[in-house]
Amino acid sequence: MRADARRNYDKILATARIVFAEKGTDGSLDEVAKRAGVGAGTLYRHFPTREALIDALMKDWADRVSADADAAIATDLPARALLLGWFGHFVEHITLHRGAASKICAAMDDPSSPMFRKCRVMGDANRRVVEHLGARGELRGDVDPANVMRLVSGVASVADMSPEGLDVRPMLEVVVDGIVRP
Amino acid sequence: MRADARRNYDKILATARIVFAEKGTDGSLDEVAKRAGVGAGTLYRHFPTREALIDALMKDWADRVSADADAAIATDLPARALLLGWFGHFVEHITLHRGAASKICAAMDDPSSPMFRKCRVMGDANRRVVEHLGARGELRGDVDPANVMRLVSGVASVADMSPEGLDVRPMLEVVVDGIVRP
DNA sequence: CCACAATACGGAGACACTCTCCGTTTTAGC
DNA sequence: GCTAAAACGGAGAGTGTCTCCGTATTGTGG
Repeated sequence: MRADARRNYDKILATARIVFAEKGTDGSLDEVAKRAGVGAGTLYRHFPTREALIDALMKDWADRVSADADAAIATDLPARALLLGWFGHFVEHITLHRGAASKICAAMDDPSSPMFRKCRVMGDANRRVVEHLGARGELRGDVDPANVMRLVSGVASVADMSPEGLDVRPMLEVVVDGIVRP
Repeated sequence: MRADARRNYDKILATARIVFAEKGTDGSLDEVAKRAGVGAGTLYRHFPTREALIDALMKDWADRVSADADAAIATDLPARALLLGWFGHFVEHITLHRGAASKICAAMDDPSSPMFRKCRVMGDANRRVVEHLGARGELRGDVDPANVMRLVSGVASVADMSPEGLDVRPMLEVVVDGIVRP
């Protein structure tokens, strides 16, 4: 990668972070380009779609989620507390930028999305947690990790759409209670 | 209302139903106008915002949801079956048009939305069901109807975003299990 | 160190969508 | 029928996405 290309790439990413924080992930890409001091062409060459840009913004996001999952497993807490912590982190991560949660939800089932791969990493992380607890016999018999992930993503989406910081904890508690063996 | 106004109003609504079914609720409003054979001005005079149009499309939606709630209560089924049925209907209703679920989620907390009033009707319907079962002592002690509605709306959003007909039943089962007394 | 291919830049402009404004047409009551 | 009020429609301004290609920058082999 040429020096000027790298420079612009980084500048665009940094600016996108700011603009998306201000106006959500639907903010104008032209504005990102303008504020980054590059032409629209440059932005679109580096990031052909909005999704590609969001994906780049979340470069190590999937890895952080994955690490959180392993940390949760390592705590060896009882299922309920462990899941509450894990789901809480999960929601926090995917609602980092307003509007991101629903984009992630959509990418989960869309192999053509640049985020699809990261969603798989996230899905695997969730599966590890769920199966760990399943192996310990603390969950109901018929828990499908994929559905759990969808459900928690749904909670994240709702939280993302409600005007200000909605407390997701009570919703996560319901989900957790629906999963752990009574 | 003048005859020509009424005619156009109905024509726009009918066309919107078609266009939204084809392209989701984000379809072009100009296309709706064009295909309805009216000018853009006419469309925007009748429906100042996209939300107003969607809201009009769902004219008696809130009433149907409300009726479903009362029907569910009348069945006198055990809590689990009753809630599964009610939630299922609920999700079906708000995912009638692709993209509608998330608009409804957003409207739930936005008093300035034309859909806000209908969301309240829907929220009341849900509260009736939840409190009915609560009174029968079949639910956990700390169930907040508002959060239940958010949660189920989240399920609907996720279903709406996933490419094709995702089976929401397993997710609803988790929610129900998280609500009914174990 | 410099020439020159390869690479990247940038912004004008085509296209799409939203929404308004106002001259023209339609309606309904008298 | 006449006329005032109501409604129409589409041109056009504003905004955003995305492409194309003439111009500028880079780094490498001589």
